[in-house]
Amino acid sequence: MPPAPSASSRAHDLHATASQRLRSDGQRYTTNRRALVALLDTTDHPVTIAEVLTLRAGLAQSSVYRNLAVLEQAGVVHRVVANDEFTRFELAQDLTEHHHHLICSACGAVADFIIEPHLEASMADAFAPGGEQTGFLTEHHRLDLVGHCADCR
Amino acid sequence: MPPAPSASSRAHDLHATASQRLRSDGQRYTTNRRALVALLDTTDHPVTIAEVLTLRAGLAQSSVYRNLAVLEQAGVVHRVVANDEFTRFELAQDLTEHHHHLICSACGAVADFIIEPHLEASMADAFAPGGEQTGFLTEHHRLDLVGHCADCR
DNA sequence: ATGAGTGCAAAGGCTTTGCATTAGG
DNA sequence: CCTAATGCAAAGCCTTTGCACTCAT
Repeated sequence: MPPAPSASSRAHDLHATASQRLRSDGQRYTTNRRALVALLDTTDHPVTIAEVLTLRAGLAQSSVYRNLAVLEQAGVVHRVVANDEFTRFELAQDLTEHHHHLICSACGAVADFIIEPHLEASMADAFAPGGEQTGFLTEHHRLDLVGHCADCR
Repeated sequence: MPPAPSASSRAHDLHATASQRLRSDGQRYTTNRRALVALLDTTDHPVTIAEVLTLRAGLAQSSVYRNLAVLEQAGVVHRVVANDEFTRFELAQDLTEHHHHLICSACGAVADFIIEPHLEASMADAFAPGGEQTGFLTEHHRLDLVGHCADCR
């Protein structure tokens, strides 16, 4: 495995990639969209719309919804569905690192975590064929652990 | 592994268990609640509220929401979060068979499926310790495959 | 100049709640 | 009997949409 890129080079790649994917989708990489991508790059967990509005006061709520939808369509961000009523967003996993989620069933908090590579590989092997048997074409898998976070134990 | 129980004995166990869990929670096993459990026992996928109202016309919408919440609290049913805006419910997996979900990213459909026992075991082994490292207490894991169903391929 | 993007406000749609009535134990 | 459960309707809340204005190309 190559060493992790530095923060600055990763940020450069990130915005360059985001811009490119939006262009391919006929969309512009505007100031607001860049701000959203930059924000998602700073967090270690998927963020809710409310968090976005708090962390980046000044963004219009409707623009946040619309831009996250555009970014999702372009494959830059990914919609995360947890246990509560709030939709969360994170950077697409091919822009970060493939990971999974710890979901607190008490407070709804979501944190990222990574599993051992060999288990990840086992799952990758097992799932594609499993899906095909039923006429289902697998795009990706979603593995979450549901339990209680440190604050709610 | 013991042979699967017959449908009738399983139904008996199911309702007896449901009743018992509700009692433990200070709740009654009413006609409507029994109807919900019976309905969930007939499906091979988690059902939305809309499906419940269609399949069991006559149940009041608010009662369905309230009773599913009560049944969830008592550990009889389980809330399933997929990719769309609809909440789905299924029987708790200790009343059925541990399984996973195929989620169609196009139409939102959810189907049940089962993975190989050895992989299931690998995951069970890997997850509990992985969670503890971060102060997270794992209750259960959630593994879904997201892709396109036969109708949407 | 010209269409995409933005912000504000209003509308939508799933879900929850209030309250009077009914039924379970 | 007496409390919990039910049904209907209204309210809540996250999310989406309409529309006029602004900005980038």
